[in-house]
Amino acid sequence: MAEDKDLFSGDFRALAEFRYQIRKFLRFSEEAARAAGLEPQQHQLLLAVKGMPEGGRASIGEIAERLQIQHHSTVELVDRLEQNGYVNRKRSERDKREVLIALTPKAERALRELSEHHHEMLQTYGTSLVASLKKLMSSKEHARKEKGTSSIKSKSKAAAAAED
Amino acid sequence: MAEDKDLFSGDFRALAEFRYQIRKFLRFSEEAARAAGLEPQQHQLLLAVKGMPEGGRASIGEIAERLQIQHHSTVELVDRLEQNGYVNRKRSERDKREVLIALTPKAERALRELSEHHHEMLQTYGTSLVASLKKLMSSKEHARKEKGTSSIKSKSKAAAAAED
DNA sequence: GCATTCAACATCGCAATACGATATAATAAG
DNA sequence: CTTATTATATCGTATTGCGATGTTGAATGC
Repeated sequence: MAEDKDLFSGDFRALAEFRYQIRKFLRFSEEAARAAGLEPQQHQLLLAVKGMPEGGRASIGEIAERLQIQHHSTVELVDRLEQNGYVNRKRSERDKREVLIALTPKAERALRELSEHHHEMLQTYGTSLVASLKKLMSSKEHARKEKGTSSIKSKSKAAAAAED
Repeated sequence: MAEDKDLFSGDFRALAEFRYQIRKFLRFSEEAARAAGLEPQQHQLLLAVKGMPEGGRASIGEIAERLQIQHHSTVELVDRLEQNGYVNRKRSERDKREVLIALTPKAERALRELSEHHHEMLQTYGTSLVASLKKLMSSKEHARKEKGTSSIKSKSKAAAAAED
């Protein structure tokens, strides 16, 4: 794994470009959520509950896995959502340690509205997101195999940017 | 924009699944950054500077655009990075309002290390990320046009994503 | 020139997010 | 029954990010 120590500026550029595309996508989603009166992560939690995979139970732990955060971060999110009337807690019968999260009609409404914005957004950003990701993946493989056939020529631009 | 009010559970599930894949990707990146002694967003700022596109100057404003955050959030990130010796501020000669950010050797080292982890990560997550995004995009269009003929074709999603 | 307007960066206060450490309750293991 | 494990909750703290406001330099109008 510590085999190819050489990353060219083109690699960083492709990576940065990909992250930029992701951020634009996420940014759009965040703004849409805020416009609907929800904080971004609270929206994501609602979506995780609504879009729980087949057979999944909307427990704190499952949601934490889906959001890729710690359980206690999930607890806090649920606290705020419950306070604002988006979800209800309900202890599981099967296992009284578990707490299951149910969406209120208010949450369903918000989700529907926001998911339609996502329709439009994906038409807009989806293609370039796929493009930058694929370019990144192929450029990585490229740098791995034959290091430096095409990306070293543009050495002067970083320096040109550095000096002002 | 309020034309198709019907979102099926499959749509939410596809959307949630896509966000899950994104989160796993980002999570990996976040953990790698922390393991290297950097906070996630600080890592992203360094990458944005390093991977600035052709002709871009690493000013506060430009970086803010690339990270899709407000200027003053960028200022705070730079404050912390400067305190920890990852970047230096330098006022631009051309426009003395601008502040240009330069990476220290320490930052270059961290970036190189982290970007190699990204190599491996993309080999692992890239394919499924593309797959879930493509499935999402097609399912959205699908739901829009002919609502109801559910995604039977989804068997070949991996193959469809794999081909370039 | 000089005043006004605009742009880039910085500062302040605050809320959301997320983490580590720790606590409590229910289940499982021995 | 005692211990260990699991699921959720609480506490304290740091990062992140926003709105509002301040400061300095540049651009525009007169």
